[in-house]
Amino acid sequence: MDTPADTTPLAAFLAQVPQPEPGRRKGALHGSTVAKLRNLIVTGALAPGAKLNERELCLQLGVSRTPVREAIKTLTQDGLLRALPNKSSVVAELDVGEIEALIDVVSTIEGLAGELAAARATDEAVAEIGMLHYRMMLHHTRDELPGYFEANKAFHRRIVELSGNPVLLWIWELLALRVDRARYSSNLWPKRWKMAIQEHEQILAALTAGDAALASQRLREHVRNGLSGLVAALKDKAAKPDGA
Amino acid sequence: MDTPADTTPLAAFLAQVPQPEPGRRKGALHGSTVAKLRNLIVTGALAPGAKLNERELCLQLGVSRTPVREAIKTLTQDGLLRALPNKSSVVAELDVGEIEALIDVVSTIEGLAGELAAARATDEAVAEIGMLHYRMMLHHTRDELPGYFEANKAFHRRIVELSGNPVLLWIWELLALRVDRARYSSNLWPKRWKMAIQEHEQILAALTAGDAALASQRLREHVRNGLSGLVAALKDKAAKPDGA
DNA sequence: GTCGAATTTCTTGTATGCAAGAATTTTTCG
DNA sequence: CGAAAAATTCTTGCATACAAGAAATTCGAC
Repeated sequence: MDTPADTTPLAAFLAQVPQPEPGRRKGALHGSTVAKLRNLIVTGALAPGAKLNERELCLQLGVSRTPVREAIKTLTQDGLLRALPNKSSVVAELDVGEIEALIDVVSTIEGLAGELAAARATDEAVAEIGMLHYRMMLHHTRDELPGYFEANKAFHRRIVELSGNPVLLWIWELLALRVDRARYSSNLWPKRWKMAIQEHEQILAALTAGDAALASQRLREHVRNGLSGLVAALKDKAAKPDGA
Repeated sequence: MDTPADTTPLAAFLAQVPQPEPGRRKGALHGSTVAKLRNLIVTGALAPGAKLNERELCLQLGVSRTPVREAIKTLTQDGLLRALPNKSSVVAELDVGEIEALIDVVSTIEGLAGELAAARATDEAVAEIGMLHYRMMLHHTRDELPGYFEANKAFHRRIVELSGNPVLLWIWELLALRVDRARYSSNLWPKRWKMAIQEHEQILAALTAGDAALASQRLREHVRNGLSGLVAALKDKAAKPDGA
């Protein structure tokens, strides 16, 4: 009855870390600490609701409290942590309601990105995005989940970048953090992969044609489909706590 | 609730010197420091490009470096400051190109807010927003700029809140920071006031009717108009540095 | 034995100390 | 006198010390 998934959650990841890299330069601790802690949260190594003991994190990450506290503040602002006055910060619960809220916002943001990107798409830019698409397909055929994840994200990110709107990119990055967390949480639904790839092709076609309205609409729907599936998976998971 | 009598002699001695607000509680320094510093930046008291000396800010705000540094980090994340490694952070330049980028994003975000809000608008909620509208008109007739500002912002904010989407509200708050800064920078153009009030009335009507599409469109255009005017004013200001 | 209060321990919030890198000034050489 | 180099000063980045508040534990009363 014991879950075999309990083997290497936190300890394994942290085992790599405690030694601060020898050739370390001065201004690098804050950024790297944020990145490490963020990864712990996004990947779920630090479970939702978990209390963060600063001293413990100092030992585990091999730094003093100052960068740890800064990282906690940063991630709190990003919505990954919740701060309680004079008490330990906790990893934000990933509320299904909030992920549903994400659907409207992310689909709208990416829809706007698609609209702007289509209007600015050069052959070179489209080719680059196409490359990311095929990289994703490659990972799909090989059943390589992490690579698929990464390529998928890069595909979307590149479109937002192509929009040429730095504010849009900034917002998208913030939202992507939450989306990623939700993705990791629901062990994803490989059966959606094929559909996602088809939708990406459609998006690519709209970008190639420079059809802003179409690109916008297809991106909106693609995001909506993906996140809706995600929400469904999470609800399913909530209904029956132990899968299979 | 809290007794101002500090029994520890050392604490009492220290309490006299920098004069922190009398009823100071423990976890309040970070928040208030962020708020103060943010105000200095948004209102332009700290000019774009200005270098921030931490020690100086400590004296000015009456706190130690820790909360100041945290505030700097926070505001850097919000995009109000730029951090340079091992050098003083500087107040972010408010690039007109970036404000133009804001137009598309904010109008889209508020358009979405209007769409969702219209679908959820109760009589009570609409009445409350209407009240904010009339408060704004009142300030308009009295030529009270700060009050007008505040009421205008409250009007928009309430609509976003009414959307019932917490993610949307979060994003909106981030964007509003930059919009406010731009507004303060260009000493605004009171001749747009009348138009803004008319547009608010139209928006209010659409919300009252529960017409999501209309509310969305009107909010989008209202925001676009306002920010476009802002950009024009800033460009104008840039052209002739000392306005008569 | 259980509930509750007091004390101890632990944890966070804030201030300060110390070192590395940048800015500035002084000094020295052409 | 000018310019480059060296030393001084200043500023940030990180670590740590100390106090206020929360949690945990012990002790006592019923």
